[in-house]
Amino acid sequence: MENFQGFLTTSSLLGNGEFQSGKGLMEEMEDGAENKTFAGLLGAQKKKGDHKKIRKPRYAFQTRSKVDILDDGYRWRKYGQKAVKNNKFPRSYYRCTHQGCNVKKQIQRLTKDEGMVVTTYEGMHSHPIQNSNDNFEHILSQMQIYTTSF
DNA sequence: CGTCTTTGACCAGCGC
DNA sequence: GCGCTGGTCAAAGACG
Repeated sequence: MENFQGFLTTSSLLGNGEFQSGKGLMEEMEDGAENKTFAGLLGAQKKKGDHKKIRKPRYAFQTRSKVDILDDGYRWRKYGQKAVKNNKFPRSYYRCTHQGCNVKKQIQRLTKDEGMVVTTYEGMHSHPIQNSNDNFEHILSQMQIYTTSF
């Protein structure tokens, strides 16, 4: 989880105060009781005959942001986009382009709050951040958009 | 020229 | 067994 620190740092910068820390972010979704919004929709895991519960570690982030593309420092490649029934906004599927790093992430916007963006991470990064200070400027621009909107 | 986005099709799991 | 739904693939285009 230490690899998430990079993202967390960024998120702290982005969402200092906006970050919704209601009932624990980055919680492992095993029993989708309250997280029906996520677990109920994404709970369809494939387990062929294996009685073992192969629960993939998933981490859901709820962030208030105008932009759904929160650059956490990794390179993401979009590989799909689907519309969900509960949400009128489509959900975007991203994947880390690093070799051997099969970290997936999906971004979904809530119908209730247009400014609410749910980012669900799946897997952990096993490589350093590719980004440098160059792209940090981009993050800064996002922050500015953020501040402006407020 | 290389990389990434877009978009429809395809596939697998689940409910009925 | 069939149809629906969520998740992924892959070809083509856009963009620097």
